[in-house]
Amino acid sequence: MHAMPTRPPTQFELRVYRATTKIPRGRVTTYGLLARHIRCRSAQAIGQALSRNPFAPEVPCHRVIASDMTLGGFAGRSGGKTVARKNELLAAEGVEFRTGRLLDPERRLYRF
DNA sequence: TGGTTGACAGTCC
DNA sequence: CGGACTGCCAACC
Repeated sequence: MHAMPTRPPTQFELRVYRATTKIPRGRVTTYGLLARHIRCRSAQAIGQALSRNPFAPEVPCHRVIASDMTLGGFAGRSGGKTVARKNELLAAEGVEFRTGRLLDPERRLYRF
């Protein structure tokens, strides 16, 4: 494994990470809601920043899911084993998914 | 359900 | 600097 030379987080990424730390344990928010909170019009840009989160899981990017209540991506990918890991981290906080969807969104969704 | 279109940060010419 | 391209997305057909 060759560790590619990395890059320090940009100001934008730090803003995203700071907002992410505000999500309480046991709750989740969406890429879009997080974007709105920091006044960014691109939810995808949020996903990009989180995909490079060097502070996971201290900066709990696993608590950010898609607007359709599916898991979204994790660790730089959109599917497979990495997403299973995201699911685990959430399950450990009591956040559960059935058939790919968040259970009890009314209680679990954090709206800032 | 699925395709299209909008938005935008970061990367690489 | 400019433009093309990609990406843990999302609103709207």
